[in-house]
Amino acid sequence: MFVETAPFSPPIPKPEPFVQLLLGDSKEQLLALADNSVDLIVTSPPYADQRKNTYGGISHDEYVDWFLPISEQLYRVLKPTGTFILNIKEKVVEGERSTYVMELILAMRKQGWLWTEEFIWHKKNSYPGKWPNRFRDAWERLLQFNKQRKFAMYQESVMVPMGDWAEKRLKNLSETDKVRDNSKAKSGFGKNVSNWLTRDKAYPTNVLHLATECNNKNHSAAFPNELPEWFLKLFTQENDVVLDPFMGSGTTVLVANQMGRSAIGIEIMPEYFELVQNQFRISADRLF
Amino acid sequence: MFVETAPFSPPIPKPEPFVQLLLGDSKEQLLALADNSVDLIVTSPPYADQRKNTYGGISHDEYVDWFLPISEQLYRVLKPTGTFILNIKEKVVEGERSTYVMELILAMRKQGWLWTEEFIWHKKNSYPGKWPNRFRDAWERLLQFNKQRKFAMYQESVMVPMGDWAEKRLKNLSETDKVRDNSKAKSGFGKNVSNWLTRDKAYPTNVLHLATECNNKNHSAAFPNELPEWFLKLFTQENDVVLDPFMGSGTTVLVANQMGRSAIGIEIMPEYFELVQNQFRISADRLF
DNA sequence: GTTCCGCATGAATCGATAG
DNA sequence: ACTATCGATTCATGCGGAA
Repeated sequence: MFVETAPFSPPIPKPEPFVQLLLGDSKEQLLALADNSVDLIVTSPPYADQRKNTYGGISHDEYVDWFLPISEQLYRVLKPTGTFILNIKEKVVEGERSTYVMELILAMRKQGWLWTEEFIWHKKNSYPGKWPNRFRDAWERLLQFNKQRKFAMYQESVMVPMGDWAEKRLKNLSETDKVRDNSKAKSGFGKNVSNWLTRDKAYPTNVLHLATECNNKNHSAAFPNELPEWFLKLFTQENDVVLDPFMGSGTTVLVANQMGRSAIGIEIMPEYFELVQNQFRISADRLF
Repeated sequence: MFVETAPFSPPIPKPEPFVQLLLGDSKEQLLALADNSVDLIVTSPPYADQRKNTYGGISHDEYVDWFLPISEQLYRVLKPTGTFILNIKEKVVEGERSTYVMELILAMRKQGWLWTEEFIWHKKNSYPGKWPNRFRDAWERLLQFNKQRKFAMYQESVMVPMGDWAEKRLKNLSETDKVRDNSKAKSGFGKNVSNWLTRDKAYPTNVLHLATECNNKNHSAAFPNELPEWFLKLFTQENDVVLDPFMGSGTTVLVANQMGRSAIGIEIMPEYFELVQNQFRISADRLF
C-alpha cells in the first residue's frame, strides 16, 4: 500500500525557462539585469569597421573604448562561476592585421576578467577569394573570459566518438599502459581499466571545426547554430540563464530556448529585434 | 650561323645555394650577417617558461625584453621584400593564458614590423590530458611579419591539386568532424565540392592542418618538416636565403637545403649544433 | 610489396606534496 | 606564504616488425 509521506507539502517549484528580449543599446539595457544573475554570455559583437550599413561601424581605434563599458556591465551581471564567450576577429587595415582585439584582451584583464582560453573556430567553408599577398581567412577567435579560476564546466556533454584505434587498443592493454600506471595503487589501476573499457568517447580540443551557416537569415553575420550549442552544452545546464548582448538574428537565444535554457537577448536594431520576436511567436504558436 | 656576341665575357655566375651554421647566441651571431640579405626567416624560439632543461627557460614577464633585441637584428638582415614567420604559443599561467605573445606583437610593431597575418597551425595529434576546466591545446600561432606591404609571395607554389586535396581532406575527416557536421554543414560542404570540380587547383587558407612529428630527434620541440616546407615554397624561390636564428634540431635549415635554398642557422646549444652539422655531413657523403 | 598491429611519446596542465 | 618538483590524466601519429 502506498503511503503519502508529506501530503500537504507544496509541489516542488519547477523552474521554467524564460525568454527576455530587450530592444536598445546594450550598455543601457544591461542596467536592467541583476548582479550575478547570468550563467553564460555568448556573443558576436559587430567587428570593428565592419557591417557599417547596419550598425554604424565602430572604427578599430575606438573599439576598445566602445566595448569596455559593456564588458564592465557583463562582468557585473555574470555569476562568479559563469563564463563569457566572445566571438571576434580582427580584419586587415592597410595590409596589417588590426591589433584592437589584443588591446581589448589586455584592457579587459585590467577590468578584472580572466582570459582563460582562446578557442579557434576553423571555418571549413570560408568565403572564397584571392588576394595578391594573402590567403582566405578561415578562422575566428572564440575568447573565453571568466571571473574566477573555478567556473562551471560540463565536459562530458561535448565528448566526441574516439578514433578506430580504440577498439584495437582495448582488446589487450599494452605494456606501456601498464608501465605508466604502475606507480598507482592497485585499486587505482583497476579503476583506470574500467574507465577505458566503458569509454568510447574522447574529450575535444580547443579547435572547433564548423562550417559557416549557409542559409541567409537576413542578417549579415554568419553564425552557425552549432557554435552557441557547443558552448551551451559545455558551460550550462537546463534552466541556466544565457545572455547575448548583441543578439543579431537571434541564433544564441533561439538555441538556448530550444535547449531548455533561459535566454536574454539585447538588440539595438528594431528590424532584427522584431525578427527574433517573430521567431519566438512562431515557435510558441506551434507549441500551443 | 651562330654569332658569339660577347666572346670574352666571363660565364654568368651560377648562384650556388650555401649552408652557414653559426654556434652561439642569436643576438650576437646575427651581427655577422649583412643588412637586407635574407629572403625568409622561419623560426620557433624557445617559448616562455618552457624547455627549461635545455634552454634555461625565459620567464613570460621577461620574454618581450629578451626577444626585442633579436627581432631588431632580424629586421636589419631581412630584405625589404622578405618575410618573418614566428612560431609561438603562450601557455597557461595560474589558470589564464599568458599575454606575452600579444605584448610581443605590439612591441614588434613599434620596432617597425608590420603584423601582416596570423596563420593557425592545427596540431592534429595534440598532447593528451584531462583537466577540470580546460581541454587539450591543439593549435599554435604562426605570426607573419614584414617590413613593407609589398613582399615576395609565390601563392601558386602551395596550391593543392583539387582532387587530391578533397580526397585527402575527406579521408582525414575524423569522427569528430563527422559528428559535428549536421545536415546544414554537409550541404555546404557538398556545394563547395561541386565548385571544386571545375577547377584544377585551389589556394589554401590561413589554417594549416599538420601533425607534430613523433620521431625522436633528440630535441624536445616537435616541428614537422611540412611547416617550414610550406612557408619556403610560399615565400622563397630557389637560391633565396633562409634564416633560422633558433635552429634547434635543424628542421628549417635541412628542409631549405633540400629545396635548393641557401640556409643560415644559429644555435646556442653545442649538442644541437653538432647534430645538425652531422646531418649535413651525412647528406654530403651521400652526394659525393 | 602491402597491410595490419603494437608501441612510444609529444612546447600540456592541475593539484598535491615537499622544501 | 611562496616556490619547486612530481604524479596523474590521456589521444593521434608514425615507426617498425609481423603476417
